[in-house]
Order: sequence, then structure tokens, then C-alpha cells
Amino acid sequence: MAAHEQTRCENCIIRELNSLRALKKEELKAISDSKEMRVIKKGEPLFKEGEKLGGVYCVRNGVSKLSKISDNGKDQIVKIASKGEVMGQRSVIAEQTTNLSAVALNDMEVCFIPKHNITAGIQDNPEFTQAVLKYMAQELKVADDVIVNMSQKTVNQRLAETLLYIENNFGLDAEGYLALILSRSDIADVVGTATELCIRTLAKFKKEELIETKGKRIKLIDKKGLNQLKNGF
Amino acid sequence: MAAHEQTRCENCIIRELNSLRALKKEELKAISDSKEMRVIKKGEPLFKEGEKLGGVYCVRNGVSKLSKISDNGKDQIVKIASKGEVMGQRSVIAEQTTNLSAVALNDMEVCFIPKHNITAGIQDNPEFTQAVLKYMAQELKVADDVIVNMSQKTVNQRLAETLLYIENNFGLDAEGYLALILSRSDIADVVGTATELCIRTLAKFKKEELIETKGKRIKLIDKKGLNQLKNGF
DNA sequence: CGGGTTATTGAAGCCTTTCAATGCACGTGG
DNA sequence: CCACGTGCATTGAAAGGCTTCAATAACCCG
Repeated sequence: MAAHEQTRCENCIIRELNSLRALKKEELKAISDSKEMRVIKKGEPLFKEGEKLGGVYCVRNGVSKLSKISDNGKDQIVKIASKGEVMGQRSVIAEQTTNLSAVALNDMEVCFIPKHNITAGIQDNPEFTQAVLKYMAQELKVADDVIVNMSQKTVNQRLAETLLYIENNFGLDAEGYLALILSRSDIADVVGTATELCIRTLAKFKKEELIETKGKRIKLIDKKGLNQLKNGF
Repeated sequence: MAAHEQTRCENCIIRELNSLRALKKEELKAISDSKEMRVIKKGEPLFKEGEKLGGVYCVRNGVSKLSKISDNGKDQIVKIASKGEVMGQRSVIAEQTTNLSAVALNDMEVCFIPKHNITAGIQDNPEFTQAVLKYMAQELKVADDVIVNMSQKTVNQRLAETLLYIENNFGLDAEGYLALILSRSDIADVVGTATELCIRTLAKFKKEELIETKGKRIKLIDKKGLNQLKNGF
């Protein structure tokens, strides 16, 4: 069980990134004993909108989109979750079905933590609860910002913002391209527009020398310019 | 102090509507002693985006809009808060400045509860914390829904949705008109569009006999039709 | 190499914003 | 009581933004 030993929660660095860091040693042990590591291939779902989750997913590696289908039938990406994020927390806490679907954007490694571990933590460990509370408060603020951006900004502005967001949160590869590679259609689903317009706008950015592209990969050239665009000119 | 006696939190029915109902008698007494009742006139702000709040506001009467100015300078209403809602909770919990502004949409009565009462409750009373947690989880879900709606739905759909929302949450007056009366420009700020388009769309709804109007007041005639509109036809 | 998916481009038309002008209602002071 | 001003409601028209359909090109996988 050497391989499994390496993944004991007590030794896991990932948890430092999220509210699980507020847990005590014995709580972590309990989680370690009941958790389950899963490998999800690119494109596969972790869960779907409307499912009842038996626990939460802690991302060890890879990136997942969290999206929701609108009444009009189009997918809207609400959030992108990566290393260290806990997915499904909201549903477990509210004791509701998920309101979002999670699909892997590249190959992922996640730990599934049964919900009783989480609810037990919330009942017995005030520090953990406090950490979760603060995390949710932050999420709520971010969500408000997204609402305002989606309502008031143009596709131009939102695309510029999305590109900068990706660079800030996922960094660059060796050649200076955005490390997180999304399909044009996924970018469009983040921006909340038709794929064609997304492509056209990227082409425009390229012509204005704000970005460069190489296949699906994108490199930000003029970050100042993108920032100006993001706010209104 | 007879008048003040009536407003002791222990006897307040309003608190049954929110997470404060999970508080114990002595906690409520402590709050009663330090809380402060405020009257806010229509159009006056309770607080502004970026302020540091010394506590939360519990709405006893009246309605407030919670909005945020986008980088483009336009106001977007993110939420409408009424009787029983606690405003400013998020900022107090996250120990951050507010991300939203609150302005009274009609005359209001609110109780200001200093934040130490809230943080004390969170530290000492797990049931209260749990209640707050669930409340925030619910808010987060609603916010996700709003994101998807704002991103994917047309003004038509969003306006229909907003009208139905107002009827469901604020009810009707004696004549069957929406009990919550908003200016056209406030409606536009909820829907996230220009006032003119909001007005024009209302006019269209009227022509299609989905609604009737009388001055600023609006009556929903064909709720089924509005519902169909809200989802895509 | 073939088939299927993804990217790109054009063009038409609808949706939304914006500017400009007018009407309406309410409250104030003369 | 009336004239007036202010702010909100309403309407028209033009310009720009966005979606959609359709067709073509590039790419990736086996």
C-alpha cells in the first residue's frame, strides 16, 4: 500500500489550499480512511446538474469546468476549478442536488470525500466551519462580480477579462502561451457568447497585436491593452 | 421605554424568517441591547460599495436594492432584499468591505446589529453557524442561476422572469397590481438593460395582453404566457 | 488515409444601445 | 389657481453588437 500511503490526507499538500486545512489530525485520518481517489479523463463528467452528491471532490490535478444549461439549451460555464479546489461543497452543505455540472477539461485526479466527513467536520470543528463560511462568502462576492460583468460588459470586454483571468490563475507554459488550453467553444461558454463571435473577437485581438495564437494556444502580448479593453477603453 | 420593548429581538417575529432564529435567548438579549433601529427613507442609501460595515442590517419593513456599479459606470441590481432578510452578512463574515451598495426602494425600517454579536454567535453557537452556512449556500445557488440567466437570456425573457419574480416574492396589492412598485429605470437595472428597451418591452407585453399598466403599476394578466416567454417560447 | 470533430469566414437579420425629442405628473413658489 | 421646473416615461430613428445559418478549411484520431 505504499502508493496509497502517499495519498494520506495528513500528508497531502493540496489541502493547504482550501478549507480542509482547518481540520484536525484525527479528522484528516477519518477522511483518509473513507476517501477514494478517482481519475477522470478529459471530457468526462464528475457529476451532472441535478444529481445528488454523496460527497465532495477535492482536485489534486487537472482542471474542471462547472457549468449549467440555461432554459434556452446553451451551456454557461460559471466557474473553472483547479488544483486545491473543493467541488460540490455547496450542494452537500445545503443538502440539495447540484445546480451545476462538472466536466474535466483535461485529465484529472480528484479525491472523493464522503459527505459525512464534511458534515461531521462542520458539527465538531468550529475552525473548519469558519473556514468554509469564509470560502463561501468569497465565492458569493465573486459570483456578484460575474453577474455584473455578464450583464453590463460587451463580448470584447468579457473576452479580454477571461484571457487575463486564465493567465493569472493558470499561468504560462514554457513558450509563454496560456497554460490552460481551452477549445474555442469552451472559451465562448465562459464568455457567454456564440463560438463564432468568440473566434472573430480573438482574430481581432490578434490583428491588434494584443495576442498571438498557435493552434489552440494563445499568448497574451499586450496585457496593458487587454486591461484597458476589459475596463471600458 | 414601552415602544422599545416592542422591538426586543426575543419578541421579534421577523427573525423567524432568517438565520437569527437559530440564536439562543441570551444571545438575542445581547443583540437587543446593542442593536439600533433605523428608519431609511426611499432613495436613501443604507451603505455603499466599498464601505466597511460595522454590522448587519435586518430588514423589518420596506425593500432595498443591492447593486453594484460596473466598470462601464452602469448600475446593476444584483438582488432585492425585503422583510426578514439580513444585509451585509457576507461582508461581515468575510471581514471585507461591502461589494454592493444598498439603497431603499421605499421607506424602510431596519435593525442594525453590530458585528460582534454576529461573530460571537458564529463562534459559540453551531446551530447559528449552520443556519448561516445554509443561507449562504442557497444564495450561491441563486447567484449561479442569475449568472446563467444574464448570460444566456434575452431582455424579453429576463423581463418576463423579473415580473414573475416580483409577483412571487412581493405579492399583489388590493387591485391585483404588483405590490412592489419600481421605477422603469430600476426594473431596467434588474434586467440589465437600457431603460428605453425596458419600457418598449413592457409596452410590447401590454400589446400582447400579457400585462396591464396603470401609471407605474403593473398587473400580470397572462402568467402562463409570461412563463412561456421566460423559458424560450 | 478517411471520417469526424473543431476552427474559420461570410452574410443576413435580429437584438440592443444610444441620442434626441416630446409628453406627462408632481410639487413649488408666485 | 396657475406657471414653471424637475424628473420620469415614452417614442422615433440610426448605429452598432450579436446570433444564426451555411459553407469551407484545418485538424486530430485511429
